[in-house]
Amino acid sequence: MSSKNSILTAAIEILHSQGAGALTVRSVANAAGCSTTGVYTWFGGKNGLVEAIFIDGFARFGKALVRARKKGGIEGSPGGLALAYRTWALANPTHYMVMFGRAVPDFCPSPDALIQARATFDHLVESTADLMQSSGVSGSPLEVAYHLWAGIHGYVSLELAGMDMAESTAEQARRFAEGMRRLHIAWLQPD
Amino acid sequence: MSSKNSILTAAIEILHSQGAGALTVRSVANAAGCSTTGVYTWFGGKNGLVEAIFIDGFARFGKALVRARKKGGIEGSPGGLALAYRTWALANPTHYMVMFGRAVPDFCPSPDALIQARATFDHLVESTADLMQSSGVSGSPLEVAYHLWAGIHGYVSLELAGMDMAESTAEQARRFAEGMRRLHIAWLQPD
DNA sequence: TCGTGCGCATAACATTGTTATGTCGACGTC
DNA sequence: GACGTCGACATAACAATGTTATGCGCACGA
Repeated sequence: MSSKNSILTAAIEILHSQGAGALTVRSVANAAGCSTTGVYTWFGGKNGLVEAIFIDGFARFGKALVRARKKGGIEGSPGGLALAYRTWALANPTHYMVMFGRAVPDFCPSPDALIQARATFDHLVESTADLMQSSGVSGSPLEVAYHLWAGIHGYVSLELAGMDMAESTAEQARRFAEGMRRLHIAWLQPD
Repeated sequence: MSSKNSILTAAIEILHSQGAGALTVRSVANAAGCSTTGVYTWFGGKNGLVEAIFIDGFARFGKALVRARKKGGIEGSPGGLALAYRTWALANPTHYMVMFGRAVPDFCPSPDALIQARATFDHLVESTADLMQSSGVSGSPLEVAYHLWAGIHGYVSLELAGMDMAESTAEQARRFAEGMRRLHIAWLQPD
């Protein structure tokens, strides 16, 4: 494994196990078995490292969605995709917050990073396009997929912020499922 | 104005004008015209200050929603409330991110702060209950309001994260309005 | 009058991101 | 083979940050 990869994996491991606050150049370098300079030679600084984490997060996230989609059946449907979305986010809350919640101060993804991030969105667009066609729904798949994305992200983001207000996780899961059901009806119902 | 208030207002001013990254104990103390110790005597540390910002944010946010609701007519409807919601969030992005997005590392709102935050949600619940009654929709206003909240927050949060993918702000506003329209139909349509 | 305690400033501390400096080794050139 | 170049890297320093120790002054009650 190259130095660059070992640094990135160490950084992600720290982010997952200890949170964004513990993500320091020194701790990453230490975990990767190199000096702090390594972070600067390979990533240009902490911002570059966080951007790599940002991009890598979307890549992993996208893979999880693709996996769910390839399974077909219920798991491949938009509802299944939404479930996979929430599952990944709840399993990787700190990573999700770096991607969507500005968890690292002064970090702003570059335009290039944002483009790569939005590519993840394509999986949702494709799945939406499939369903629109098979259901005979007209309109722009990109537009509809964005609305679905916003809906899913709303529940997940609120939950990660501690605003779920549910008595149990099961209750919250049920609420999410009900939200997805209505979202599906609202946007993927034949005209 | 007491020292406590001057520190808090200075902190909020810095948060709004320079972002969460510039929110340092020293800069706040300097702007408030006191020493860094003042932050510790009145707030117990940076975490306490951020928690005060968190709570104050929800108070201001709630007031903006109440103002919109009191106007009645379109602005008082859930659609108008959603509009006021988005308007406030876009006008106070850094504050919104402290409230919902973990913009300050290692800050986690206390249970008490979360309770106060959730109180803001009551405005949405009341407005929803009104509309459910007048429309003859059955069910739990709290439950329905949560779904509406998740929907609204999804669009706003995604937009603040730079994931809007719209060519213009007008386009994004139109998309938001369309989302609100469908959300209204999905949850506030008579049975 | 004198203690007591609170608000506050000064100054120090460890930790952070960052940069300057030097070293070592690989690689190409003569 | 000798030598220069350049890139990866460590060490050590720098400024900025959150935090704490120390002490000073003033108000208030005994």
